[in-house]
Amino acid sequence: MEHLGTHIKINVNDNLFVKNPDSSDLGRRIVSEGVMMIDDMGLEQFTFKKLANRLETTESSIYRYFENKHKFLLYIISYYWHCIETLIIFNTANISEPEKQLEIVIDILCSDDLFTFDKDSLNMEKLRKIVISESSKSYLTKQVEQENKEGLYLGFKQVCKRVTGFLDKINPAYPYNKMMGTTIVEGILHQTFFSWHLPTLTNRDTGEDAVCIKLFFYQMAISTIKQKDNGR
Amino acid sequence: MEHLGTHIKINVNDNLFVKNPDSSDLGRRIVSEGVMMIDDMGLEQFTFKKLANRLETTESSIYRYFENKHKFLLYIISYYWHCIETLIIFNTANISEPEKQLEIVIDILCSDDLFTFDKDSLNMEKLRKIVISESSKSYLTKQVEQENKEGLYLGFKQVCKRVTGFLDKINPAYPYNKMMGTTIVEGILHQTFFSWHLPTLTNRDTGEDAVCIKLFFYQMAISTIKQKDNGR
DNA sequence: ATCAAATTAAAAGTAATACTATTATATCCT
DNA sequence: AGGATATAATAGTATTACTTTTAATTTGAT
Repeated sequence: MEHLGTHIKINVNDNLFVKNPDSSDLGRRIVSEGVMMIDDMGLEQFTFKKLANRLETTESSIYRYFENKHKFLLYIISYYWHCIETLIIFNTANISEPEKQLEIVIDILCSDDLFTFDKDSLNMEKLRKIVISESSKSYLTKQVEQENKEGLYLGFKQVCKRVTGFLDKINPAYPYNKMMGTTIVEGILHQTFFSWHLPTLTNRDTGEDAVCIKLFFYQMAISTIKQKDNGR
Repeated sequence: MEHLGTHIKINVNDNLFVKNPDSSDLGRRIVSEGVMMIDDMGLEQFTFKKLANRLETTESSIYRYFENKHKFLLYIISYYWHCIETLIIFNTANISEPEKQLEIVIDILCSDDLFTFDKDSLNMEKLRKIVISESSKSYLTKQVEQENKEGLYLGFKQVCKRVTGFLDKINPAYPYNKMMGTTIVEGILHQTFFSWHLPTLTNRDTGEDAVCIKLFFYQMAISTIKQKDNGR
């Protein structure tokens, strides 16, 4: 996976934090250590109290940055998707064939290679593990519609939109490119989770799971949207 | 959707409860009222205390039936999948063409019609809403592998297996039928959730969502697994 | 360099959650 | 009728998810 160096700045929606954690040392430590801890113990076991202890600070200091644990989750997930979108833009920019662009996106979504945006900051491998294991919880809540209005899911939605955009270039006549786009993005996450924890639900190649998941979704997308008469 | 009448008995894994809620009036009321409340207020707001108040009983009486809220969720979701499996078995039994069988399964998974297993008991429409909105949380936890070993996800896994079985009949040579099976089952749930709450992520037909989701997944499955050379 | 403003630390407090435990009463079974 | 089991009533605990207050420290603007 590409290294984009230290010069790329990822901006998430302002509504995701009380005070921008990127504006101070404590803020950045909250985010990076928070990612470690959620990956370690899972979202339900993670608390601001435990994080405060680890950072030798106090709960109330953390509450200065994030309204609550849920917003913290939304923040780091949003950050992840903005990174992914940046990678997509960079890696597909000079490609003319949309099939190739689709392949690159799927490749990015399946990749577990580390890629760094700001030196020493977030551990992207752990962040990806969190996204795979916890991100559904970010919108599976009674407040989805409110949070959607506030733009808290923009990162994810923009990535889905990019995928849908490539599909539209491959076959603008296929009527379900949005559903296909989200099915690819979400499906890759879920199949990856299954390959880790519930392998009887997936097919595994010998060796690396990513290869098989990649191929599956790429062929699925191409076969479906290029098929004459699909979508009636 | 078919009515299977009152004579069908759904059995879930014993590990999902402390005392079988089907064995007493209080137990059945816990389950049926619990379903109502989770649908109303969402899983996070739902507590055994609130349920006890509603039923004019006590928390400790509920703990006699279910170890905790998570196990309660697993129980009702498992119940749902066992119902779905029963419907699949009944409705595909006399069908010879596997394509038609696949269509029927997808139809069942997309249907929001009420179907009743035991009179006056569970509200299946609300249970389906819970499955769509909360079921991912049942396995997105640090204890997945342990709970899987205990058989707590069998209902879901058996439905996936049925779908995969039909795909295998359509094209036994396609190597990713398991992934396709779970992608269909999970994808239908997620796309339905999106159509309800995040509609910019889906395509909507005029009128009913189910029609479009049905068609999308059926065509996707058929196009992909019948395509020569897919899966290398 | 200084003063005000903002930030963090320290400490305490609250309401709710997710349980566990104890005892008493009612019901069911043989 | 006697013993087991189920439920009700009550109380209690540890933890979570915060909020509040005050004091000490840092920062930044003139």
